[in-house]
Amino acid sequence: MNDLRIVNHQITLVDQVEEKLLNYFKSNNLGPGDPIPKELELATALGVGRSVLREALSRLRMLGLIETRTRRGMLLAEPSLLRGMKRIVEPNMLSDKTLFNILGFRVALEIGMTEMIFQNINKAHIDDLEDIVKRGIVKKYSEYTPVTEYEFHTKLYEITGNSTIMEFQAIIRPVSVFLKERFKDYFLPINKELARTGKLVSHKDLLDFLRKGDKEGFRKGMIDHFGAYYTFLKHENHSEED
Amino acid sequence: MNDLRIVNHQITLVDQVEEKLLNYFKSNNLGPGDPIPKELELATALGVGRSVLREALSRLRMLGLIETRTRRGMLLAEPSLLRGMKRIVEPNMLSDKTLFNILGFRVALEIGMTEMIFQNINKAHIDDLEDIVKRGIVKKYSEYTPVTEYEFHTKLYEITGNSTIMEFQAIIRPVSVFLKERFKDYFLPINKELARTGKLVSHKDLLDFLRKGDKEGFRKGMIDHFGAYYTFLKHENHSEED
DNA sequence: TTATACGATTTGTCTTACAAATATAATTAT
DNA sequence: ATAATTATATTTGTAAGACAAATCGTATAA
Repeated sequence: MNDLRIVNHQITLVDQVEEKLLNYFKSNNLGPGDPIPKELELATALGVGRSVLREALSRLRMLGLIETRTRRGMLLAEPSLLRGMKRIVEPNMLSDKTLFNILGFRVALEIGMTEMIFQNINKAHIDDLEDIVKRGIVKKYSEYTPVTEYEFHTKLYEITGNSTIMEFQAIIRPVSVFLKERFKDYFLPINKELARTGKLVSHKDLLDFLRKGDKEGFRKGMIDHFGAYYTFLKHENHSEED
Repeated sequence: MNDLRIVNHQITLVDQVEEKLLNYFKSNNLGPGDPIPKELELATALGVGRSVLREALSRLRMLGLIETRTRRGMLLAEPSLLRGMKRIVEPNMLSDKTLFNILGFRVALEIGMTEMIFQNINKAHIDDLEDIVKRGIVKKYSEYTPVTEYEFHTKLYEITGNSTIMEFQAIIRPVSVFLKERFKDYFLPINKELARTGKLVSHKDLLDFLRKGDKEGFRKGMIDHFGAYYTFLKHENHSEED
């Protein structure tokens, strides 16, 4: 029955119990708000000790799938999609490959948001962006202050009205910041050159597209705005294939 | 020192220990491959029992952050970004709002991938897509067989060369499938009408853009290909605001 | 009937115990 | 003396028991 033991990298009882719990919820069509049996019942039903059962429950509790109030027992709840991810997005912990992947992910997502942005944008959004851009124009070259850089892009995410996307960007943001700093010798010269030749797409330029309702201009502008990232990722991917 | 107790929704010792462990790894600059102290040391250092410590470790083990081999102790490992998410993307468990958000996320991402696709695409990719498209043209109207529908889009993700994006799409795919089925009364008529008036962008059309190297055509095609989703999401968001 | 107090139940935490696995030390054989 | 084997110790995985804290329900008293 239990020939899982063969596997080398040690599938523990806790792993199995966790999976069985998920299957149990699924096959019984349990969803947010539904109560689940108490610990002792679950433990005996699954034939494991309370400690093992609790370790498995603890995992699901971390994901927000289970809520528990003392004495009243446990309830299923709507889990947080990204709570697990949030804990581990730590540049130190992730390989370069993963960091590059995340950066690529972010760029694709942000450019792909264009349709949604133009579907939802209104005057208040424009005003907010205008304020951010004004406060950002202090440094000479291509660089904004990190805070307005952050605010501008966050606002764009906000305009989509998609809270999952917003949460996602907040989590992966440190990766962009980290890579930009770590590879500044790569990015700074490129952006300076773009600024010198007038090809750099600034936040102000992007805002102008939004104001004019020029969707294609905005999309193109965003792609150019991320130009340095594209060439960076292309280069890094190739250098990894060697 | 520990005034966390004030919070209502019960922050347990396990929650605190989990966070302390993450902080410990971070502040000691520990990363994949580094060994960490044994359970008893950690437990006494944190002033908690082994059971609490183990519940916290179990969570991090689930995310792949910690690997452990009996007797040899525990090592840090590169965590899986999306392993936590994978367990909970279950349409039953998620609210409609979250499901819609995920669908919007997917659409934005897939359209935003255009640049990357055109950066990486080669003859072999085109051939693969051609094969998929050929096998898909069996039904009349706008509908492909689900399997080729899946294969085509998966191939697009694959062309990006970004394994994080690929993993992500594999996880959230059930949501699109689920919504398409659940709201088929909405989607089918729209697609039929588009097909009737010749405005439906098929996989074959998209492939043609790829073959011709027509990036803007492809991007536009993708947007149209997802047209029904956009109007659906727009409609659903508005109806929620009431 | 309402308010208080008591008891029962369930989760949170700690402790102890033991099995399984394996690294290290000790012992034996060549 | 070196290699092979055995024994020992250590560490994680699992189980079980105990108790505190919280709270729900009930019983008792005003």
